[in-house]
Amino acid sequence: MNLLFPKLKSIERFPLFLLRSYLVPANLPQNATSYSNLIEEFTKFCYERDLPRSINAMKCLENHGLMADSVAYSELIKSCISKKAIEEGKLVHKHLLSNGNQPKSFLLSMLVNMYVKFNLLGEAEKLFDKMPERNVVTWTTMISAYSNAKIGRKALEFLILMLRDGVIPNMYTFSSVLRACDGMLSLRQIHCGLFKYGLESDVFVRSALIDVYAKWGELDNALAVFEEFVTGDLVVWNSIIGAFAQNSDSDEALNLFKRMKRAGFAAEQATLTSTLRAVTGLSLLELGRQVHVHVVKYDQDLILNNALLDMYCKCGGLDDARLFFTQMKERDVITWSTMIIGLAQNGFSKEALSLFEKMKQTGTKPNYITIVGVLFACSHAGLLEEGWYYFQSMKKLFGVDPGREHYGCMIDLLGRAGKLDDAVKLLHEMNCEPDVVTWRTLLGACKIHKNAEIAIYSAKKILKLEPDDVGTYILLSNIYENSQRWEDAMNVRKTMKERGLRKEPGCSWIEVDKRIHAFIFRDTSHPQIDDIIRELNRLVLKLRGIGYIPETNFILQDVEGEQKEDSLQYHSEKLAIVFGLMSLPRESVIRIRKNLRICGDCHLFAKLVAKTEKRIIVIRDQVRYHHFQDGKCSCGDYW
DNA sequence: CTAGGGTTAG
Repeated sequence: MNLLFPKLKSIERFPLFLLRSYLVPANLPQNATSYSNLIEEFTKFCYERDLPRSINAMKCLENHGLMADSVAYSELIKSCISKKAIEEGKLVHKHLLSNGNQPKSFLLSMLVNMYVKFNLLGEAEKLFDKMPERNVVTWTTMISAYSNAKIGRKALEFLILMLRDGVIPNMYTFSSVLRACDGMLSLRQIHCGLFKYGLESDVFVRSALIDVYAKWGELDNALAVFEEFVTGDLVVWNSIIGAFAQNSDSDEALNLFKRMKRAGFAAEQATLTSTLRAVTGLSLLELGRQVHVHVVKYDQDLILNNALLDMYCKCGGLDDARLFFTQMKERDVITWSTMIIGLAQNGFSKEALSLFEKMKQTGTKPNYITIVGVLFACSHAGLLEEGWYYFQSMKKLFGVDPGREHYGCMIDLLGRAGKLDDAVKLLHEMNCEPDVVTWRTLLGACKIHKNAEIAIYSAKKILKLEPDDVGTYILLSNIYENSQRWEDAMNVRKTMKERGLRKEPGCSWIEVDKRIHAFIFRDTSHPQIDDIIRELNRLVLKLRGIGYIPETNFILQDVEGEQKEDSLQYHSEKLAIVFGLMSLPRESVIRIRKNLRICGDCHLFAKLVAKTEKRIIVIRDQVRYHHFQDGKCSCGDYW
């Protein structure tokens, strides 16, 4: 009887009752009383996702030249993928091709996908090339693989090959290939393709489109895609909110968040994470606390908790941040890095470094960004020796090559110590091209140590890279004027005029009673502006009594370029400080956020106010934090 | 069988 089936390679879809009656038990493995039982066993194990037993049974099948139904194999492949069982997956592949079998094409597609999930792109490609027929799923699997592996060129190439093959792309194809776009040209072409195939309203496609436009900084286009249809999908909302939050348009991100809630959607993890980022960008501590209430529901979400921790760090709520950090049940590199950087930026460098030691003890491996934070802490505290130690041994200790940001910290550290020549030397030794931020760091050191020559040198480099940087033009022209190089100064002003550049007005804001009060230089629209100015004048008079002299000559410091004493007096941060004094209870901290760098005079003013009025003032300017307390600032007068 | 959103940086 066994001879009836000697050449039978595949018994899929063969009625089992027939097998039962014809098969003769021979050489049977354990746990199976006949071939049919063996196949049934195998199938059962596959459906139960019992990987070890399935593989054993599969080996028995192979020994007997038998095959089961394709559906069983698809379950088996899924098991291998979910358990990341690479060796077992390869065995399944071998089994499916054993005895010259030609598996169903969907099984081959699944195998391709399996190799992709195992990060064995080469294997996937080999199998893909050998396939007798490729459908949209097979092509999409490969395209998605290349997109994920950030080999965008290959993904786009495969889309073209697929179209040439006459295969019609679907929404899966598009949402994969969109992420592979390498610029506006390919993105626009793909976007057109969406209309051609009538896929422009698919929510997966739309969220991918929004993300990609946002990635290339095209927020208008991202918003246009978003507004095209009324959105009933939370992920699309999350995409558009994230788009603005990640591109530092926090205002718009918060507006969209409000719109989403009004439209009746409940914020969940990704929504809240983006919203917190927007809140952080605007330094709105009280609003952040309100968001915290919603986060409690997802207190096991690490990403969200990290965003919340960062919010407390960057909004001046450092005590809240410390408390929250100690209470966190789970911490990853980002958690530690966020806290280290938060401490360092707020002027607690020693604490940041000891936290770094603690982090190493817990076995969390520091990454590139952690070390930026550590070096930043060193530079902030003037720890020249420690900084050099970490900088020189980071490769050996943590396996991280020093990058632009690490050099930046070291240039800052040397610059702060007055070793400007060493800083320049290090800048030229960098293993990568210095960027604007690197040059600005050097320029910052020049401002403190009043080195006009290197300042001009770095300013020119900055303007070459960023020809619209108003602050640097003004600074450069001020330096020239101060050195009586009138013609050079005039040329700088002329260039500015030609480029149509105007100084961005200084703007400071403060949260009082859940409202944000913004003060813009020379703007008098605040309802209490008269009271504020009266109080400010009174305060200046009082401070003059104890020796305050408005500093009018910040040639190298005042990037706003205001030289006159009366203009200085009404800088936006001064108005915000006075308003804070007037409207916040005595015990509360005055937290202010400014769009530009704080000027030297306002810095001095804040220190003295903190002393005479016995208040803590925290000002976060464009890049740095200033905690004013008892006549001193956490930045140590270096910024 | 193939596709979507979130966290740390000088």
